[in-house]
Amino acid sequence: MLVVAKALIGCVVEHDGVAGVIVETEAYHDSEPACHAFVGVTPRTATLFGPPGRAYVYRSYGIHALLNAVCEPEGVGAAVLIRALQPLAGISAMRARRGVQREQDLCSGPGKLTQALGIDLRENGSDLACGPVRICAREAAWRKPQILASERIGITKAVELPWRFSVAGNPHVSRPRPLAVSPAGH
DNA sequence: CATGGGATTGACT
DNA sequence: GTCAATCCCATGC
Repeated sequence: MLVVAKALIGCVVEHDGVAGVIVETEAYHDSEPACHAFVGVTPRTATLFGPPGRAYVYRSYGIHALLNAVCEPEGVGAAVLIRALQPLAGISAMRARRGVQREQDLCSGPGKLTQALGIDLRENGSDLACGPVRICAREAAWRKPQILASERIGITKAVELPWRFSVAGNPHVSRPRPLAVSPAGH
């Protein structure tokens, strides 16, 4: 799962003709209390315990839809949260949906990028290889991104785990910028 | 059935 | 820096 979180950096997320390159992720696993799957299998977490390669989309704070990629075999509740994208295609559509102009404000947060791509809860459980939301392999220019590991943000439990991964110095990474940072390899 | 708590964002002091 | 918006779902009676 940590390998997937790092491997997704540089991959392309596409929905409805709008796309961006992943520049920030966070990993979650049912063995630690910050993960929704920590409580076991419920109607909400069924997607997390299902087959890998699906989308787990849920509503956060009653307002935002957050996109995850389910990983690990069926029966294990684990996923990678997509936290930020560098806009790649359909940027005018992103601006229209987001209501802001600056490119670095379009997808620099997990709630922002789902709004920019038009992703909502209906995509929960869909196949990321061939569904409405697709994640494709890295492009040549993103073969070896410099990845930093830091602590996850916005959570109250298991805050010490360095399971947030981001592209060093990339302006599309969400706030707050990574603090206690260490290299995470490729 | 009632309650409480978020893997956030944007506006405001 | 503080704070409210808003809804899904897990939990407990």
